[in-house]
Amino acid sequence: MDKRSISSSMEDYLKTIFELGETSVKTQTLAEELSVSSASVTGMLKKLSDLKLVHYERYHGVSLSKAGRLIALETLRHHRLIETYLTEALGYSWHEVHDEAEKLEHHISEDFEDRIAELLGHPTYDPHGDPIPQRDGSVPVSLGKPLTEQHEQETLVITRVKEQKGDVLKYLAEHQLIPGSEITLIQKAPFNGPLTIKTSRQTVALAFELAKLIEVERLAVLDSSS
Amino acid sequence: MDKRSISSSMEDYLKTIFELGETSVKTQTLAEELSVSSASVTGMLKKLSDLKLVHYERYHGVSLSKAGRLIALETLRHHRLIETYLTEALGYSWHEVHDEAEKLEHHISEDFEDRIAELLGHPTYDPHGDPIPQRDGSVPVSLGKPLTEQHEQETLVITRVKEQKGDVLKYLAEHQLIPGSEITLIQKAPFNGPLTIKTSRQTVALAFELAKLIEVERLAVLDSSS
DNA sequence: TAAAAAACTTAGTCTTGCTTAAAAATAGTT
DNA sequence: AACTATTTTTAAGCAAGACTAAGTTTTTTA
Ligand SMILES: [Mn+2]
Ligand SMILES: [Mn+2]
Ligand SMILES: [Mn+2]
Ligand SMILES: [Mn+2]
Repeated sequence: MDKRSISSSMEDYLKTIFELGETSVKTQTLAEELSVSSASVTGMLKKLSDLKLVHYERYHGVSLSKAGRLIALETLRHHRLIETYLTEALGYSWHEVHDEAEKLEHHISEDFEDRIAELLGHPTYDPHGDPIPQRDGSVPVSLGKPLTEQHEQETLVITRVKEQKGDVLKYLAEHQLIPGSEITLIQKAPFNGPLTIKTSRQTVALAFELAKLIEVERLAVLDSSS
Repeated sequence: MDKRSISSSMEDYLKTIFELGETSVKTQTLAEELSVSSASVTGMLKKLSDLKLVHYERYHGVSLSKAGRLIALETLRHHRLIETYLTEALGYSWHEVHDEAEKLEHHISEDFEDRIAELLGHPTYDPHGDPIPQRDGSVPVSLGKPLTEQHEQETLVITRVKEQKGDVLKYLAEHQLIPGSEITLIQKAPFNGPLTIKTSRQTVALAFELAKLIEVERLAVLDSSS
């Protein structure tokens, strides 16, 4: 319960479990995501379990407890608010914010959090379209669906880009593939092949795996609701 | 030499040695300032000495090496830029910034440092009047002298308040005793007794020890130089 | 100047978070 | 169902940075 006894490391574990897990998360998956050994993960899971922050059954994966979920959301809120702030207030590009936020998320005070949230007008989405958990623990909904699930010839708006790597994000931004951009899906090659997309400026081909990370909404839906 | 191998703890030790020491700093002084045991200090000094960041002679105190001084200045620059930024950009009061800066100073990137410095117009003093070390390692001069060394009836401008404690700073601010304020030294009680000061709004009595932490310049000097 | 006091260092532990290597459990395959 | 491959856990240990208790060195004082 005492927030002050949660280390940066624990926060990263809880946040990562949240991000990975609709359902229960496997040791190895966590290990890869956090770049530590499986043995390290097992050790940390035991500790988090003792603190009642996760439900952990040996050999069968983890999931977050109520208390653990709150800490995960709090950390994620810090991360995404910081990303938004760095972009809006300090002129960072969206591909530069992740690493800075990954460190700062553990070290800002609640006061700092409140101040930048206020200054940004209590934003609900970060520069990548990721929902920013709110102070009450609620998480804004994401209505978008992966670009790979859309039909050809559809005109779409990008709502979210689920990618962290700076170089990929930089590439996408150079081609206007950022939240808010309007695009048309020209062609989907069969057998999970590349997708051809028309942006306001040009036509781009995207690998299936990358396109899967881009979430979009149908333009018509947006228009009728506004 | 490799900045990446310097821990937060080391940065705090180096910064504190810099702040305490014109000359060599004693183990116990450091221990008190950092709120750790003397044994911990000895242990860390040995490590810093191995890394050539300090000159350390057993039983005879430490001082910074060239390399150690650079790290101390870098950390202090972070600290004071952050304090300034929190005040100017996020609306913090000057008594709230220290604790936040104490943590963040170790976790911001050089890019972040540059961006806030730029945004603030490359400031030379922080909200307390402390000089902000510059990127090239130079430190702006402080011309002020302690209030306790001034003559009665002198009209003065506060240039610096060398106090960290939030409650004291809050009190001082409530009485306009902040850098930039014009004051008159009405009376100095003998035997290091309290000082009576007139501000723009009222007359205040300050304990000698507190007044010693307030640095001022003579108003005439300021006028002639402007 | 020698004893007492104060300051400092050494020695031995603890905690946190990580590692590798070995053992155990689960999952997959014939 | 038994054997093998994979995953996970246990065991042992390292590095930081802190602590307490005990031993040294320096400083003070009588
Ligand atoms: Mn992190
Ligand atoms: Mn994001
Ligand atoms: Mn610090
Ligand atoms: Mn300051």
